[in-house]
Amino acid sequence: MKIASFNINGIKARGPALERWLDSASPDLAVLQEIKSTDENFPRALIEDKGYTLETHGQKGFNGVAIVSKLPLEDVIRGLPGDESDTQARWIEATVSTQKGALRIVGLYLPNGNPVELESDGQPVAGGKYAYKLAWMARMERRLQELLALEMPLAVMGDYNIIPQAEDAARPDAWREDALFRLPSRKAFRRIMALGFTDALRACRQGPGHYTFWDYQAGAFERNDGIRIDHVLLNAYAADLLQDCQIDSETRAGEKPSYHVPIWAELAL
DNA sequence: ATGGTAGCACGGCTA
Repeated sequence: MKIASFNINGIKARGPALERWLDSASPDLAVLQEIKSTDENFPRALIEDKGYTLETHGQKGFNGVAIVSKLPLEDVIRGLPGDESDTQARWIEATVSTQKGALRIVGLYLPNGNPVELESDGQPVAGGKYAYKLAWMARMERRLQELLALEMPLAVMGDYNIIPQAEDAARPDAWREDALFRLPSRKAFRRIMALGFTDALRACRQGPGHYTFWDYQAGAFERNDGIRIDHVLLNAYAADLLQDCQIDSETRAGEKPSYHVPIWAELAL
């Protein structure tokens, strides 16, 4: 089973590019981020006419996540549990099954966190974007503990807005104080990894230079001035099934590309 | 320090 993640940055603008990628990569399942659409306005036919089923968790204008799948999606959960007051659409879960077994999938769009606003004592300003990012990651950690307790293969993938290590940025010094790379962000990510996850792309593609995002500005892609912020995390049951993975960098050179590119992993399932 | 680009939606926020 080929599972993938793609931050499409707007379904209304990305229809043709998304179709080209679905046709060429033919993932069995893909989680999408930044659909920037309500559920009602999502152009479902674009997906369903290819034989994919679709589950969306959208909102107007910003954020929004979805799952497209060739297999039926069961037990769908919309929204990261643990805070009823959070209205941002950044999390969706589902289960897919084959003859070989079942897989729980999480698709996530982790908060960016910029601008970083700090009190004089260095603590994030309450109510600010950076405080929201860290609180969201703590809530995510609690939800993942619940999912790990299911003792079944689990893939948690999406746009994490986290540069895990210096080798995951072309110019790490430019990101030192950024919400994507500053120490508290990386610590929160390491806490999640320490629950027992494998970073699939790092396992398959070791070493520097493997990026998933290039800014639209200043010719970042042409200069390969990128960062690796989209990730596929696998629990131990899923990591045992990992056969291959890749970053589909060529989509960034296509017509009207997203600023992110798709990533995928092949599981023996 | 600024401005560089893009999406949604048509003003200003988000990235």
